[in-house]
Amino acid sequence: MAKITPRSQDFSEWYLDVIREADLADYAPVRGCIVVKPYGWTIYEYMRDYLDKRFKETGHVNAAFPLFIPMSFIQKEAHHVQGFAPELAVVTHGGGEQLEEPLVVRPTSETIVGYSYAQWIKSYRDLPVLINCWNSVVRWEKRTKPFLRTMEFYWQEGHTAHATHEDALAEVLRMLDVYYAHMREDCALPGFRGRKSIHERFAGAINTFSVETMMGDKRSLQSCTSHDLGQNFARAFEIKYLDRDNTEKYCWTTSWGLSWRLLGAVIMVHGDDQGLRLPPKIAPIQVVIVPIFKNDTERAQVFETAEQVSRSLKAAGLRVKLDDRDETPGYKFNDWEMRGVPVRIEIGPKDVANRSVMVARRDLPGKAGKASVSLEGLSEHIHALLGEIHHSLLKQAEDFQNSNIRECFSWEEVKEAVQDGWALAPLEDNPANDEFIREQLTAKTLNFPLDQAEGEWTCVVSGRPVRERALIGKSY
RNA sequence: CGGGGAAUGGCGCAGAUGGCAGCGCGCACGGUUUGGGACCGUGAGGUCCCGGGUUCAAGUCCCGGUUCCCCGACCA
Repeated sequence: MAKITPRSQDFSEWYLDVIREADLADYAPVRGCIVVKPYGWTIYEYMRDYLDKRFKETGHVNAAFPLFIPMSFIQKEAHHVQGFAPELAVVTHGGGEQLEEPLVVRPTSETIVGYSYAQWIKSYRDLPVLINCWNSVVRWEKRTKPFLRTMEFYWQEGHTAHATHEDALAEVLRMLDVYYAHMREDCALPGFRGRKSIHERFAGAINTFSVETMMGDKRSLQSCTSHDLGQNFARAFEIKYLDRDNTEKYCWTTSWGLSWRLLGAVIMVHGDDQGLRLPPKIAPIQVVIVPIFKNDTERAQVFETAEQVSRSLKAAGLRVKLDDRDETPGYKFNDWEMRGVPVRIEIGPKDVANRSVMVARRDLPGKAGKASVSLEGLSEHIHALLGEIHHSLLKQAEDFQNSNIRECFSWEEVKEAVQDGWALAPLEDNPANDEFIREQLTAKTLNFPLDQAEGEWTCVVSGRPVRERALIGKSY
């Protein structure tokens, strides 16, 4: 019997149980690191492939940069080194000898990319440079959790260089939208695009944007980031180009990243007491077929239909598994629900006789999600159903998110709202205010949503007049 | 890195006062079963987290360390 702690009882235990029982990942023998098992990695691969396609569609190409970065590179940008120093893994020895200059295991690649860009970019004709990298990075984290915060994590990091700040900023926002679309359309995850507060900015950026998503326990997960690096790294690494007017100018650079943390969001947003619920587009198995029979005669009949259904669904481009294991149907139902398979097809003697099958959808529990469907046009039906499940998951998540955010206009209201959700409140973007929020509420400024009504308010912390509101809540 | 909890078979756990390392699930084999986690029988599987110490004897007591979980500080 699988052991999944009820989500309402202990969210954290539930999360870890799901990861174990759904075969997503194991702990590694190294502190803070995980082994991603095939089922978990396959989900990540689908996420990666969808995202990669979107990068290509927006004109980006992939490349690879070294894992090792000379210590001096990290130190070239003042804020950057200050921000990352506490979490660097440093290689001091190689080949049995002490290194002359220590090498940092990349915590992110702005610096070593900057080095190359300085060589590659000579003229305005070389711009923009739009490159993405799929790699892993290492940050010496104090407190880790599978997928959400591991010492080594897989992600992509985009690095671009532009002639003007206007172009760079457009790129930063374009990629934020790419992430947003990926989350909604591929992962059925809602969220809020917004600008991070000055306090929460990436080390070395002049502006950071994020998508903040509400998890099932009402805490926020920063799902991705997109940074306007201004000319900070261009100056540090001499990334310059000769403009039309024959004068040398510094480039404007950007960087943006999304990690396997988003898989953690998929688990925490969609999962339920039965286990994982996967959005169809990233589900390794979209449809599982469970045959039901009492004897060899029935078995033969049922399998004939089941195999036929399997073939036709596969031909229709669906990822299908016919579960022919020697287990009871009930066991298989629970097993696949735990693994989050969006659609289950049950085929028994009655269905064979009726030339129909029972179709159960993972997003609706029990009988509510179960219906008899004719073999005629089954592929089309399932195809449409998967789309419906996607929208249903997105809607459930979005409704949950929206119903747990309160508009607040006073500190008292914020204080109360943050006990059990998020506050949307007028806030002055001042690190002192962020600090106050953290100390008083153990919550933080998530971001200043980009899509917000204009208005004039009074900051809930400082009391000064402000023109925008921030999302405030507890976060991962 | 501070405070709290934990570590015994793949998973979940039990092992007062030190005295043969156990249970449920899972796994293997055989049989009966199969429309919401079937059952019977047989069997395999253990450096009791690691290293020291006390003792005739340590899963159990003492010291040191590691890892995991929770709450903070720090972060994608």
